[in-house]
Amino acid sequence: MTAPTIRVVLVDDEPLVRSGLRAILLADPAIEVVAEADDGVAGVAAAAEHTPDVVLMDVRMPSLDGIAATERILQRNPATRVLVVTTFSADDYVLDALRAGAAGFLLKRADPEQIREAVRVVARGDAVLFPTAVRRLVGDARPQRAHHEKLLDRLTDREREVLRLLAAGRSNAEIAGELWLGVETVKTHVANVLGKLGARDRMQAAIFAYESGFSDAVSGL
Amino acid sequence: MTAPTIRVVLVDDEPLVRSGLRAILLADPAIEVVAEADDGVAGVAAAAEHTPDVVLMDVRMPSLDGIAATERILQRNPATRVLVVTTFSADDYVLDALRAGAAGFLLKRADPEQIREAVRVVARGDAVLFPTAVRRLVGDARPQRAHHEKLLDRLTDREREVLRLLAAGRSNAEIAGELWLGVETVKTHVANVLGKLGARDRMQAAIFAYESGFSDAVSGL
DNA sequence: AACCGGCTCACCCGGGCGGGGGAGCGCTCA
DNA sequence: TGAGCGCTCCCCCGCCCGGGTGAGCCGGTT
Repeated sequence: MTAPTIRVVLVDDEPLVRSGLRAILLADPAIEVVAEADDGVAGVAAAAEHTPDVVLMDVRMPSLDGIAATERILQRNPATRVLVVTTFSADDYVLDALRAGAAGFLLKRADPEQIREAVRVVARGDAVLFPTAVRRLVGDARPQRAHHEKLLDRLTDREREVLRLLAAGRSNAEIAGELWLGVETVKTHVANVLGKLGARDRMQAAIFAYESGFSDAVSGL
Repeated sequence: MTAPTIRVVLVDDEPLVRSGLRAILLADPAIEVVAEADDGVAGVAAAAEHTPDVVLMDVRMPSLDGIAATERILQRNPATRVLVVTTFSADDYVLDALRAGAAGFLLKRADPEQIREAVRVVARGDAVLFPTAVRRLVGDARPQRAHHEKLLDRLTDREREVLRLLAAGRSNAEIAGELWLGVETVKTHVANVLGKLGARDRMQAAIFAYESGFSDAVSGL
């Protein structure tokens, strides 16, 4: 059976971002970019003209922001799936975009394959995508971020597991219970984590986990 | 790097559904079904024994429903991703499942490829899946946030200031230094904050601050 | 065989943290 | 003029946390 191609419209005010997205999506033969727009108004028009399966929509744009544009597109054609593209964490935008009917969120720094997969998921399935990264707050510190990830890489699997629970507010005794370990073992792992991350105490390790995106606030959403 | 196989545990009281899911997942070499269970109790046991990456969990089952089983599984191993399988989508327990920590929802009538894709997506751990039918209910995530804000409102200005520094990883002595206070005063404020937020220790208060959006921005980490 | 790294657990010790009190001060409002 | 509240500071106490050090087990490397 021949899979129908996923028809996509790109809406972003930056040509660089558009061409980047186009190149990434081009790598998947199942995806076809049928139109592009550089602001919200043009995006609504393009969606009306081409009736795409998926719209990749930037949040902040001149003339008409992504939220309002999403609303208008879905008002005209509710079958359209709008993927909101954010540079940083959307935070307050998230709920607004959801209410406007967004099918998911994408970070611009996501891996190409992640982006393609997100498009496929919302196009084919009856699903809404939430990268947990959306809930995280990230400053413009890219190098610092790379540094964070490098430090995280130095952790062993066990240490990462311990860090995950530590950042969830668990005490050493609780971590021991949940991982079926002795408290002393947990203490060793915690000490190693603190040493490798350069954290003074478990609190700073938890903050590190949050800021580097290692820990996400899944509980709320 | 080669992706390790995704280890899956199936929990459903109907053998027909289990064998159907197993057959579908079998088509993906990256997915391996390591165990099956026919009710919640057996599901929790199976999850504890095999520590799978993903658990496909039916909602309504004898002896222990999917929600409670999900809770117990995540309590023991938070790293597990639980995909709740529903016959219909707009049920009330969807929100409960979310609060229990479910990583996503799956409709039994979904396409095989959709099911495999959902497993892959949640296994990677960076996304939460929602059927669009329950998107409306996600708006109800607001009460949770509203609840957070109500608790934050009960804090005095001084307490909020202390919470901000506390969530930045500062010790009581450091907070005292930055606010020109005595350590004992800071301890009092911290104790009040813990009491008002219902937090067990400063770590959980910090997590509260992060998840409620109170601790956005700043923090020179 | 010798070595190394990861995982496990053990003991000692100092310090910060959290809970329990109490107390004085200034402000606002009834 | 009290009552209440917020802010400030104090003491005692128990516990958990973090640092230091050591040790045994196992699997892979040299």
